Amino acid sequence: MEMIAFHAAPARERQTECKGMVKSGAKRVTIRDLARIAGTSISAASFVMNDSWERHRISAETAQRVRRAADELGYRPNAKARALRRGRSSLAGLIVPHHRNRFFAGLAEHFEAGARSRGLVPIIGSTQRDPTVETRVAETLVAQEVELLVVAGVGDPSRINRLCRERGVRCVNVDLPGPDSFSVVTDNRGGAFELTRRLLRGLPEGATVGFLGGQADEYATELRLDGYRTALKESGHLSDGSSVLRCGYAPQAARDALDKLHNEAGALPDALLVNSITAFEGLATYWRDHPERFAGLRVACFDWDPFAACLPIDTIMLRQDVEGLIDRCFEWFDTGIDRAGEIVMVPPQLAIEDPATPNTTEE
Amino acid sequence: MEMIAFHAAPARERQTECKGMVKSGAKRVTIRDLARIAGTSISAASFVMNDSWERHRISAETAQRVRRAADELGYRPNAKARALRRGRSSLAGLIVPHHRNRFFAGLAEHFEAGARSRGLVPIIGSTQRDPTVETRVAETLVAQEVELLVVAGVGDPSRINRLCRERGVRCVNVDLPGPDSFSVVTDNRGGAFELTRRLLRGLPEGATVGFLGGQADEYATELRLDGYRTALKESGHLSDGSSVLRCGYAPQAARDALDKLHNEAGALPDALLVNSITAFEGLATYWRDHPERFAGLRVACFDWDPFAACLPIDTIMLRQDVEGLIDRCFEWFDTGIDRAGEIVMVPPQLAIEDPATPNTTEE
DNA sequence: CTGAAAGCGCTTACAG
DNA sequence: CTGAAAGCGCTTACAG
Repeated sequence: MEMIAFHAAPARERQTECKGMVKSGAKRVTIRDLARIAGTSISAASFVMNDSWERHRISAETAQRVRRAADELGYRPNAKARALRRGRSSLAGLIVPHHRNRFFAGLAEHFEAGARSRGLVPIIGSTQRDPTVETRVAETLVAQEVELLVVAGVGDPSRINRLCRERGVRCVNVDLPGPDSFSVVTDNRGGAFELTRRLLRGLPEGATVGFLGGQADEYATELRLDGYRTALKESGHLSDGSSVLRCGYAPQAARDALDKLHNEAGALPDALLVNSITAFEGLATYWRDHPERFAGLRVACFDWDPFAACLPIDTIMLRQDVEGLIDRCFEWFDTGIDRAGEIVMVPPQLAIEDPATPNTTEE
Repeated sequence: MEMIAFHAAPARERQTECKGMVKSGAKRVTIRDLARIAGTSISAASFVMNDSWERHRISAETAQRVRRAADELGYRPNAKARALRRGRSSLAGLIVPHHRNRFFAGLAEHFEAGARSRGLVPIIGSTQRDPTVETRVAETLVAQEVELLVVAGVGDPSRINRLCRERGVRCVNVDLPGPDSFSVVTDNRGGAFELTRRLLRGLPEGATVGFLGGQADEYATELRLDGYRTALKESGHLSDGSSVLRCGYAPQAARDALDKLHNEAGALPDALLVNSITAFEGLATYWRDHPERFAGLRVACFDWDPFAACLPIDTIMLRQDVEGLIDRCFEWFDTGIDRAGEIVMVPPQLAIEDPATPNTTEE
């Protein structure tokens, strides 16, 4: 795929005169102004703005005056000052590698919803799976004094977990268990086991089944591999180490691994368990360029994407329960209990083709 | 597509005893502690932490002591207090409808990089295209006193623009021009024109070309429609209003619109310009279920997705220049000039198939 | 019922 | 070279 810039457009559609530097001051409206205009004390104004005026027995008439003045002035409390004073930031952080697949995008969107429903402002940081960025993002979020930090898809969660512990930030890991933090995980072993079992249905004795993607020694990958091997063993297949390709998460790496496997063995295996949607992306482009090599190949993928599900490759996909994963994180947060080292498991779901209910997502 | 939960997994893998409530206090380390341990004044400690100690002629030895103490204590400045004092939040906000397509995910990721490289903490809010959420997210970001707000994919940017103006927040719109804000836009007309021209190549006289997706009266949609119509006219095709289907952004709606068109006309048009990747998602599932209806159909899409690009549908895709769009936003921010009402245009790129450079994205 | 005051954790002119 | 002090904009016991 080559990108060609084509249309040398005029740089500007409309040109208005330069309006000069923005006045950054803009005379910020503070609670002091609000009190002055409303003719009340600052505390009264504060009580009204925080809806605690009844508890403080402010008269309804005073409250009314304050609200009217606030409307008039366009007054909005300064979130930082409030956070500083109260010792709570009302911020909730999420760390993900990136946004560009359905799993992490789904985590992000559901996280935002959960945070907002609790009156927290969601802050999402993506790290590109770069350890330097991971550290930097974590430190930034901690410096913002987030009240909750959800960590997904980082290389080394334990450093982040310790940082949080030091600073009193409540931290939960998604699919990254560790001793210093509570964790919510997908049922990786069970999911891979089930996918592999379905892959084997109807395959002849002695059929070969490969495993593509993921990182050796990584929590999720190893469990999925275990599920895959267990299913093979159970059905009498010999697990074949040579077709376990833990090539990482890059599409290109998965593509290269497939090509190498094909060239060495003379053919692709009869079936393939793909460990991530990014590896599946490499497989998809490989299929596009060499469809003949996929004749009869059955594929299962430990992740889901709506376009991938439309490809004419014989594929079953598994959808991780993004909502469930995030909900468990917030439930843990809500209880206020530490539970370091504990793991809660969320079963994934199989995405089964059914023409009656088309495979779309609402926008 | 039906989701089936399958593996009733045990709820917990490991059970440790409840560790009780987290001590939320955790004795936060402040600059006061730092100064005490280092044996300096608070201001000296502050100067050292802000790397302005040389300007203030703090001795190198003192600076060293402070740094050592900071390490020892794990001291990190409280971002809120600093922001409050300095009158700058070091926060940069981005509003997008969601993360789950490559365009918005790309905007988000590039925005994060740009913000970080300027020492700003990125905060991204997604709105699900819900006006209530749009308002709420904008108000939240403004209450956080973000120094920059980039707005993309909202229904009514002008309310947000005005809110920002009132509060002195610098605001820039992406593909949403308005009088109250500077805007960066894709060359929608030019992109659609070029896509349509390529679509027409080799098509017979009198071939029909449809337009699918987007919202009537919406800025980007109308410009793309204009480019499409101009290209049709130029090549002697009559623009046919009945096959302009501005059915919104939901995949299902696009699918339904296609089906309706097919049933009424007895066939799909010879070619189709698809206005968004979400509409293309509806088309993809429709293709999956009725591939025979796509025989000979040529498709062009005003957006790109790696899996979509692998589908065996005769498709050319356009990739908006996400990096360019975001870069222009930050450049505008950097200059500090208002430029309300001005528009800067960024040309998109065509994604041309080329087997030599496979269509992948790095992970 | 209301107001004056302390203080959250910083930064930064200012005075030594 | 260093320190005491003011103040960012709030909230909240506390005293009237």
